[in-house]
Amino acid sequence: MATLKDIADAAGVSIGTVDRILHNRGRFSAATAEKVRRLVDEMDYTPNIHARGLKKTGRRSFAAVIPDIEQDAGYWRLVSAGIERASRELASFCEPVVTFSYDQFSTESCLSAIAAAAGSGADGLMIAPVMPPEGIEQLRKMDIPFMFIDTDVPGLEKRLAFIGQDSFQSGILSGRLMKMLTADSTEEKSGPILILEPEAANSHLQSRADGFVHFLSNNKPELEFEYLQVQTDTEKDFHQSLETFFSRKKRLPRGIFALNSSVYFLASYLDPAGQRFRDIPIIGYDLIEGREYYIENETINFILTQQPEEQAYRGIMLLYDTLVLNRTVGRDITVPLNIITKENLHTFTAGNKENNQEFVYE
Amino acid sequence: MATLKDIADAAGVSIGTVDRILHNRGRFSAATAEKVRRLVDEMDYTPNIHARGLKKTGRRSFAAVIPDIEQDAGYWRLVSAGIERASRELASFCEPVVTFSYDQFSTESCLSAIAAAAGSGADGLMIAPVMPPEGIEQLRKMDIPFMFIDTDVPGLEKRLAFIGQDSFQSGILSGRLMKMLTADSTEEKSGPILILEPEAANSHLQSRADGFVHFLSNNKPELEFEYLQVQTDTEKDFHQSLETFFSRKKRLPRGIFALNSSVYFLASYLDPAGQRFRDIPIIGYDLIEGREYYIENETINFILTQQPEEQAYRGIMLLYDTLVLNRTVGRDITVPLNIITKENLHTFTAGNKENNQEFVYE
DNA sequence: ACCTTTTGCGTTATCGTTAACGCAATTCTA
DNA sequence: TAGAATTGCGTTAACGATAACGCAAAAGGT
Repeated sequence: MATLKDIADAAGVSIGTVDRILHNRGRFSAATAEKVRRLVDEMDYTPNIHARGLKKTGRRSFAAVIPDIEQDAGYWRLVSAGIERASRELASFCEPVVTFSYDQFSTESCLSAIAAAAGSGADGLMIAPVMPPEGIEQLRKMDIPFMFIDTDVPGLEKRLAFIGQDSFQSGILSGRLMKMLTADSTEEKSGPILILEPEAANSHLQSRADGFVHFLSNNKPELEFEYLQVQTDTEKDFHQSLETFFSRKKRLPRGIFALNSSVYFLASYLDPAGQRFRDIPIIGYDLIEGREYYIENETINFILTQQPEEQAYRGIMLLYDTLVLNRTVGRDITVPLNIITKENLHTFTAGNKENNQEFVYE
Repeated sequence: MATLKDIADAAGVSIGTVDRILHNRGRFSAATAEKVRRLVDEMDYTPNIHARGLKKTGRRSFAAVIPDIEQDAGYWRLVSAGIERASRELASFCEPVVTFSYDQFSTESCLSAIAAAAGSGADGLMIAPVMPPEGIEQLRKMDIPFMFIDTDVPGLEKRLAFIGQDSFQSGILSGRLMKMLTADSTEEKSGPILILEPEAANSHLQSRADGFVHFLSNNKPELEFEYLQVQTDTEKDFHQSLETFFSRKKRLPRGIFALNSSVYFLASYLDPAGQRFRDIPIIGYDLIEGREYYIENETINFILTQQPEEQAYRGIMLLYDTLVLNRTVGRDITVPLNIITKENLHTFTAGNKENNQEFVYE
């Protein structure tokens, strides 16, 4: 590998000059610059990441802004785990990542968390914004760079990237799976497809629902849909919402689509009820630790997920790559939409063990 | 973050001593050792990965042993791409990874490729072994560490890890999907499930078939199975095999399961034929660049994949982590079994853009 | 013509870890 | 007990990139 010194020798100048040229910090002649840049190209020079990282050790710090860890049935706990993992891995060369959490049902809370994070001295922010348009102005005024996970806010100058999923498309995918699950027309099942809408659903969840309905109305027009607003604050509230609903209904739904991880609350309601709800196809979102049981016993047929742990991990790593190592990062990563069912469940949960890396000395 | 110097100061010794103790390379007293180790624990010392990497720059080299890049309809090309990506990323601190390829239908060829790789001066090997039991002895005698991808050979002293999928389980998953795809019993479809077996199928592919049949005979006992041996050397040979088969048959198969990426050859045979083969559910393996068309137009209903590019990338990185950075790595990573269908296809292919990272200078 | 900037470049200390080297003090050997 | 070997430790030069600093020579200003 060519080093700065190799380039310098080849160009007949010192490493200081080469460095100044590559970083464009003045004090060099156009002629030398041209020669150096040509040599950098020819000799295929790539900065040594370790040398760069070493020099910049311990000077940067990042902060994350996400909803409260208890909200969304544990979804944000996974995000938090990803942040933790990245933080540990970067421990040698960054301050620990500080997380600012907020109440996802309050725009004000979100904005003040962002303000707090921005004022914390961090060099970069990872934000999961549940952000109505009015909030944008505050972001526009911020002077530190940030990236978004989960939900995007495009068109901001300091925005580095977005890592998230295509919500509408994920709804479409759910629709496809639901079509398959309801293909069995031997039994007489005529109920509607039930869509469980968390209260205060964000545009995200709305897109999922839209994609779902869009696919099915095009591909299985005979289906009817019914929306049910549910309380997702606690498991008990959620069960209450369902109890009310099912006690009024004579017809069982033909299938149920839960827009987020509240699908596990649904499962914990239906599963103990036994025979009555057996065979209702259920599709929902997110793999929550400790809730795998309901996938294993097929109460839940399909879970879709964007691997939030991984997503958050990569968000922090992106900040590091961009701000510390000065890599340019391809913007707007669309994360894979994973389909999880009983048979591949364990390949998504067991894999986490791989990260139990420890340093050894020799 | 605590550094070696912090530990040394706290212990009242020099960094040289601390280093010798942590690396266990003699010349220290038991008392000092105990004190230092206690302090390392207390002060939560973690070696700075960049400093370590910098010091060890450019000394290690790795080699990969995989089947010929043209075999398996492009599968190994993906593996190769993953190796390349890792190699690029490690360029600052390792020699470029050298790949030794072999003919997957010849054990001898495989063993001699391994021998060549082992003799190439590499410090570690990543091997994709298509390896009958007799070959194992040669591996046992090797004196450099190695890891396996794709297929495992357990019980060897120098074996560092295995990264691959659970083949049987992936067959089970295929079975589940096939059950769903054949749930629609309105039309009279009574043909058997056709399983396409590549000639010289390894134990890997056999397990997939076994899992598939296992699931379906338990969960849909009325299904019949029919195995068809196919030539997978070239697309033309493959089409020939199919032509012979279909010209003899009056009944169309109820579904087709291809054990590997030859599913695309199947698709290129069936798709132009138009109406006749429409609506036969097809499940196969691996996402091959340039062949996505057949998933998009739903000739192929489901593709399963273990993301071979990612798998190979992580294999090389594992060698680096283990042998250069002295991290211990959790053994035997089971990679996620991804289910790909028209609706999430693009999230698996577009994601590669994210890796177009380039260095910038300031 | 003299003084001040600016330009163009080289030199150097630094980041934390590694491992070779050196040097006493102690222990062992003949 | 002299000489050799071993033990316990400190010192130091890398690894490559970065950026502060210094210093000539050239350009600009009066």
